[in-house]
Amino acid sequence: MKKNLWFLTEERPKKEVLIKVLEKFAKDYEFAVFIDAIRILPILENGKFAFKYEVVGFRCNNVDRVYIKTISGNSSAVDFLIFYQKNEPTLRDKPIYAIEETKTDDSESRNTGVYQRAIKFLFIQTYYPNAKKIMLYYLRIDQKKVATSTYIFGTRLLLTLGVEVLGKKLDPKIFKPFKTIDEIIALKAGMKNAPKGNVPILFTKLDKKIQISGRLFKSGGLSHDPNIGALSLIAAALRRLGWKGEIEITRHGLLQQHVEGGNKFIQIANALNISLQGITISKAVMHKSYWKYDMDGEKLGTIFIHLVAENFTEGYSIFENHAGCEKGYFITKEGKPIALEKYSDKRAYKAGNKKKIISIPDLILIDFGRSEVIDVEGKKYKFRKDGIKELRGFKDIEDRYIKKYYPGFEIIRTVVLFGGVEKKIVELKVGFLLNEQGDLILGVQAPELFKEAIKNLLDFWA
DNA sequence: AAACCAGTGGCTACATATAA
DNA sequence: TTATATGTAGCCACTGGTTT
Repeated sequence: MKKNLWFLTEERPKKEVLIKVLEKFAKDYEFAVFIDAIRILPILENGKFAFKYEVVGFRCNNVDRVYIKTISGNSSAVDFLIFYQKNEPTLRDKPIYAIEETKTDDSESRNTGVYQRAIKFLFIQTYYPNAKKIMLYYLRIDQKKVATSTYIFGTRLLLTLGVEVLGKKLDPKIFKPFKTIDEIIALKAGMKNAPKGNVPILFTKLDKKIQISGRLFKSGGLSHDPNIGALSLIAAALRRLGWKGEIEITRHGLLQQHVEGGNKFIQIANALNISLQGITISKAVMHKSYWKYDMDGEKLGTIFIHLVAENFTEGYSIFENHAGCEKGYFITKEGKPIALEKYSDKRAYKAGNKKKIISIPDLILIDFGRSEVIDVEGKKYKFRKDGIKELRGFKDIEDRYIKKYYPGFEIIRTVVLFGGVEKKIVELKVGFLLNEQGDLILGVQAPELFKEAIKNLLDFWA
């Protein structure tokens, strides 16, 4: 009986990522795989979306089908969980891969390129210790020629925990797991000092205690993401290399009242037995389950329309921001990605004029045939009025980018909704609704691209 | 100029408080 | 009782100031 591959993800599945993972899977399992042109098809049952996508356009004798489903994590969860089994994964099943993806190279940010999300691999370790942990770089810029010390330090810590790095070329002579605790301490001690006024990450090794200095306080609480990642990563590596004594964080900047919540760092501190100088850490337990199928988020709607448009019409996305904070690029006619400015007038914004920020849609689609650009704002059904209101704010991005790079195109603004049980749309500004039963509902004034996409999808399954 | 760490920004989800 | 407002946690990426 052939098995299926299941991609469970919090984001929009990207073809480039799917291909990388398929190749990695084939290599690890020594399967032959032939990848043609990947296509992602929403699966319909009785004309309704089954909240499941199928990936086609490749061949592998050991894989029957490849499915994608949208999930959301309960704690600090990785971006993709991959299962290799016949049936749809449940919480009792074990993934073969846990993959965290980033677009950040260390030339852009040391903090986010390596430290910030390391904690995710510590969480996955406690839930699924046998899943292969992968840090996947999906760089849109050239990789930095010479790696920074911080990047080398952080990556070697990840390697020490058994994390594999994909999508980057790493010199195996430099990037290797640490073998001893002293090696970790020595490498950090040899790095450049932190600027004055900052709290440096430094080790003090005593007989029965290793102290690590590092700031954890940020904006009123324990929320300094990069250092939460860095310090828990270091502690995990020390434990992995056999340190049984105390691990104490110093100069963290926290007061007792800041640690009462049991946030992700406190959970990991419990699991790894980390202490905070001068503070008692409360008992905190991790969430019972690592993930759940997402049947709630607005992204279900925008991801659906995005994939239908791209796979069933000639249209495609020139900008996307499904996750709200994901790094987004605007794609020009020539296919060149450009980073968007955040403010129309930065000085005025910093001075307090919050209107000077450039509002961005969740998705921008291009319809070359009809010379239309479609700004899409995604919302949950019950918040549809907010979505309609937000459509008014897209003048800046249209003036600065769309009109400049796509002159002569008509710009359409529309709202895409997910949720509810309604079977019709009243509001003219709503172009498409995917309700929670999987009904596909077009608005009266839906963009032609939407109509074409849904028609082709229905025809495909008819 | 490169590289260090701190801080900011914008979004969602969720829990709780307050108003209708 | 229900709808709306508010606050916190979390997510991911980028910017800023300072030192080397």
